[in-house]
Amino acid sequence: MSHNNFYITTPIYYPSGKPHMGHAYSSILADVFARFKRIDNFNVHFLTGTDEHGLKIQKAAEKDKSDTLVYCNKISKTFKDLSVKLNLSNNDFIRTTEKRHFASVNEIWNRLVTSGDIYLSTYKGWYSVSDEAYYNSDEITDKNGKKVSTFSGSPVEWMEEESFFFKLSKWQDKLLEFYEKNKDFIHPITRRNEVINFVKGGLKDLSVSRTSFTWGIPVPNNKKHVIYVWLDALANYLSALNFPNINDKLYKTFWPASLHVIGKDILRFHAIYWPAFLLAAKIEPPLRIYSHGWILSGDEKMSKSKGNILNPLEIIAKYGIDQLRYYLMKEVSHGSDGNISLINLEKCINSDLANNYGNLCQRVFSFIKNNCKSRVVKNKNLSKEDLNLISKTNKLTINLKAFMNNNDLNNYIKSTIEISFLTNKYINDEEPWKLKKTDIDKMNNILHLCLEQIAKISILLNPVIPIATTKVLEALKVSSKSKNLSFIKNNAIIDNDITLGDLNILFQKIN
RNA sequence: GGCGGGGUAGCUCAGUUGGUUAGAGCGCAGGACUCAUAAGCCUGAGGUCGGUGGUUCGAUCCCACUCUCCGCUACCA
Repeated sequence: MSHNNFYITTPIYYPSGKPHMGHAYSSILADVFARFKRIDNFNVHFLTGTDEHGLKIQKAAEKDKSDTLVYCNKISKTFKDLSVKLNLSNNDFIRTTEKRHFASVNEIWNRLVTSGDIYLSTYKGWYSVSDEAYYNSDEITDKNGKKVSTFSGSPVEWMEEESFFFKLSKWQDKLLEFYEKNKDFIHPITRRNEVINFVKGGLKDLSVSRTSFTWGIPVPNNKKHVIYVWLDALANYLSALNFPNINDKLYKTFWPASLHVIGKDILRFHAIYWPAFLLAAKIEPPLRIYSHGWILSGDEKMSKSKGNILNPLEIIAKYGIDQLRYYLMKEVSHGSDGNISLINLEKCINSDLANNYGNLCQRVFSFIKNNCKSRVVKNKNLSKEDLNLISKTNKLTINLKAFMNNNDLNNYIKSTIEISFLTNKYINDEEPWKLKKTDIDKMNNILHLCLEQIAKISILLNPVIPIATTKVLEALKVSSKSKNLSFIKNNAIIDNDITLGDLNILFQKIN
């Protein structure tokens, strides 16, 4: 992959339930990175999709009295719809029930067999039918003479079943070496440390096939077995690039992936299993895994019984997608769990979007419409105050790329909205309304700089709030070509002689 | 239990490689202005920087102990 290509993915979602805020967060996060890279001149490929493998899906379909694939079509669509509602700019949407994915998983499996990393043996352990889970002997207690799971209390029985295993143990040292060589492979650092710690504790071989159900990709040459969900699911990142056709343009351009955005609950699969599978299959591992935290509501995980569920679709319907995107990206702090609430969402919309950025646009556009017939001509040199504003703005933009490269959206947004603060203050200090009758040229210059500032903020916020900023940039006659980071510091995004398009209120205030 | 990360203004957090008055945003109080979505701007109130002890001329920042919260600790994903 050359330096100007950027391949970013969300997890593929498991549609056993309805899309929730966690899905929305992962997707928006990835979308913001994707959009940012695009305005930073990268050739971006952005992938999302659904994982439709396994017993839960199979059972849900039975319960629904549907054919399993028909059922999958239905629930996968809810996620595809969500990606539209979230205004994702994904280039592709992959489903694990697609042909291209079968081909890719088969190839990986065969490569692992050929390399000697997969062998047939027996899986033994305490199995709970109701939990669909195996437990270790230290997770089992005696209750009335019966063995039960310490966690769920459900009865367990000793099971032995034939299973294929992946020689994960063999990759322990190689993984540690890989982490050491690739310091940025796992973000944030605390997650990286956890993973390394875990691997150092020793890796057991991994059971990579199941015989208890059929809804999945069969093991080549042994139809009794279905390939383990993660070996199946992770391969989607390759399938979407038309692997195993390694001469395909997509594959050649975009592999290895630049960034897998995931939630912390699936970190192990991405940070340990995935590179191990790939190294064993002689495929280059991705460059980075970014593991974000959970979205909590009032300090607690959202749950039906607590009645604290915040449904992304309802919030979008009530407040708007730009609003939700901005709030999540600004408030959920980098890498850790984030508490969200409607009260804080409303505060955030009012203070940053309506009162600050939105009102800045409004006051400048209205002023120019009412006093200059929507036309502004820059015709003087910059004043000391102008230069001061520009230099402060440039200072704020210096670190923006670094913030993004560090997956630090919070600081990116804080710095950007700070430009809006500065510009609002500049208008108050310069008082262009007082110059109407005394110095029209100076007034024009001030207004022109305000527009320039608005253009900068709009470009910078475009990855986060694409709808509103696009409206502003259109009204400013900024071409899509100029919608680019490289124009920010030149202070010459808009024309010197500009006639503004109309701009309505961007963000309604919430009372 | 083991390993790791926190505890700083009402809330969310930043910060100090130890050094005179500890910062931001939101919220709150007051003021001047009026182009704007009664938005924006200025000023202010508010913190013994979890607790105790130690090192030091000096610690919120270093060390020890302690209280407390959280994360990870493999086959559900």
